[in-house]
Amino acid sequence: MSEALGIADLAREFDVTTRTVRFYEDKGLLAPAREGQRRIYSARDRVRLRLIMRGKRLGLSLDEIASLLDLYDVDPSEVTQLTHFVGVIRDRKSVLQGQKCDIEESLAEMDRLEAQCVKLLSEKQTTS
DNA sequence: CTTCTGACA
DNA sequence: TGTCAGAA
Repeated sequence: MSEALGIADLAREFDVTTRTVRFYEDKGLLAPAREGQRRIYSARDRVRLRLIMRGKRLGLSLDEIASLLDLYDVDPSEVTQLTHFVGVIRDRKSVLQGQKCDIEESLAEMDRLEAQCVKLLSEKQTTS
């Protein structure tokens, strides 16, 4: 009858420290109920933390996750939420595409430099 | 012993 | 995000 989850339980459940849980709260991502000073986490808070973790895995910023979470409450139809999410995903994909492009350029240049160095090296060895 | 807030050699 | 302090 006293299944009120404390911050330690929640932290353990998601493999994060209690500091992290409070940090997310400061950022506005979580708003647990209070029993005096103690934070009490409901099933709904756990769902939110689950979404936060997923967002982190996708590389979203805490601000992006926060706006997503806000929409989740404000819009029951979830239309606004999903629309926004699509936008966030596109932005994320855009930066990833950009980084991929940069990496490919670096790799290509390094291939050229490597070949050049190896060639120079072989010349010096055959000459001396 | 656990949680809370605030601060940072 | 870690960590440490002082209080509850």
